Amino acid sequence: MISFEELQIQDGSPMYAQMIRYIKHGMIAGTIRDGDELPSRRMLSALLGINPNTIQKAYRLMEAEQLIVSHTGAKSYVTLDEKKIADIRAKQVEEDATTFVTAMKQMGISKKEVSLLLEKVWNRKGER
Amino acid sequence: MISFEELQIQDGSPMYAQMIRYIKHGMIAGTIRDGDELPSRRMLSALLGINPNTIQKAYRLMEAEQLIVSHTGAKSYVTLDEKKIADIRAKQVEEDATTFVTAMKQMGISKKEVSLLLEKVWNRKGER
Amino acid sequence: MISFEELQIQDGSPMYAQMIRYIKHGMIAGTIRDGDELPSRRMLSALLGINPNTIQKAYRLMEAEQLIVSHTGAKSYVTLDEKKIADIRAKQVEEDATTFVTAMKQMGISKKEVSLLLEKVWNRKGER
Amino acid sequence: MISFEELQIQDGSPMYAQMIRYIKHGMIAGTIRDGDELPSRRMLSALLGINPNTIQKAYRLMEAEQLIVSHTGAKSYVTLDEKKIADIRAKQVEEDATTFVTAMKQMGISKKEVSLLLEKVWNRKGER
DNA sequence: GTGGTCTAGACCACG
DNA sequence: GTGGTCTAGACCACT
Repeated sequence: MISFEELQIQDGSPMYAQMIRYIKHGMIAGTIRDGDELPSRRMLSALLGINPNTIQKAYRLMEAEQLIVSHTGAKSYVTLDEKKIADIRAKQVEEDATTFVTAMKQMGISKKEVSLLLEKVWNRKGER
Repeated sequence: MISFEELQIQDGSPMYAQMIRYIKHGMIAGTIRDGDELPSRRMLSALLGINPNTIQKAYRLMEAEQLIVSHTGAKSYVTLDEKKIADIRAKQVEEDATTFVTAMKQMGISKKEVSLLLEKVWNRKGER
Repeated sequence: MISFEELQIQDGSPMYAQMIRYIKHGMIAGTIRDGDELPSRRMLSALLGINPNTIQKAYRLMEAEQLIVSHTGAKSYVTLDEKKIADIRAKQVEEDATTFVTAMKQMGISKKEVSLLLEKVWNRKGER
Repeated sequence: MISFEELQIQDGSPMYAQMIRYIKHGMIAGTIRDGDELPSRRMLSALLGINPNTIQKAYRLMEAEQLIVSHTGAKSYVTLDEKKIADIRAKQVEEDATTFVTAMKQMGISKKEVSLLLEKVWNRKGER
């Protein structure tokens, strides 16, 4: 069963989007795996203090992306395979990196400066 | 006169925000300088095919940030000094880097992998 | 004994409804006859991987329609006569045809086109 | 502007699904065309006596299918090209026909009988 | 108990 | 005015 303990709404983007992002990151990191059971809407709703409909929306969107399956009256499950994970990961990572690099370039920041910057920021939040 | 030719709507963020980001990046890169003249709202509106109110909003916000000055009936001008530029730059860069690093860490991607990734993406879009 | 081998979940309609439809079609086609024995609920459940309650519901509804009879602790049997079959058949056929024709008309498809279409689809799945 | 006058909820399927089906049929029939403007959620809501959220859901799903486009603050528009229409039509028609033929075959009804049946049903509801 | 639909209505962001 | 998000809560169908 997936735990949502670390999920905490922060930025301005919609909560359902943050939930999806959170799940996707877990899938990429390998903490969420194929066949995992998702908490029911009601349970999550109570747990996170979020309206069931909002949860429902997130689940529906993930189902549309074929990341999870759910059938009326039965629990919802994660449905992943190697390819799907690789796809998500590649897309997500690619997107993030491109956005970052584009921004840096637009500001006229050198590759070297970026390296130093990342080194600094990375360490500040705890080594991995 | 600032040119907006390279501005093209892409991500899902609001257009006025994209406009401001674009201008800020130019200021940091030095392509937009103190005293530069801004295109009139209605010209930009026609040029970019964006609602005049949206342009107006972007200008108003930049005015609030004291990046530009505009007087009713007259043109708008960029108003910058060394300190202001440094401030914007520091804030912007810091923010971008933190966002990027946080995302990478959430996905369990190593510092080394990030380096390789950036190297690849950076070169793909032309060296600086 | 009725075989459920060909039954495979497809459309979005509930499983119990699909089961009933399948049985009815068999009755009309004559492959399911008066007095035939139905598999036990638990056998079917295991065989089809469907929740026993769902099977139970289908059986209950068919019993209500007087298509089958079942006594506690005993097997269930099909109970049909000429009239019942004719009734089911007329109703079912009528309904299917009306649904189909209505859809075709809404899409502005001509009677001729429908004929050609049916000819094609009919042959694709083996002549009868 | 698309008119929803003829739309009237009937069968048991969800209203948002019926709305989508209605629109799709219009697209296939050619009464709804590329560039057509869709009524706003609020207007349709008032017009049909349906909750705005339900309309919203239908619109969102159609946007996901890339049948319409909508941007915050602006109206929604139909976005179609020849290929998309052909795809929808083919898929829809194919599906309906296959369902119908499969049902007929399962009931052991001959091709000839089906022809007669369709002839009868088609004429009953007004010639086209 | 679980998912799915729908209503009623508020609030925000955008154009 | 328009789309988008969210809450609160009811009701139904399915397992």
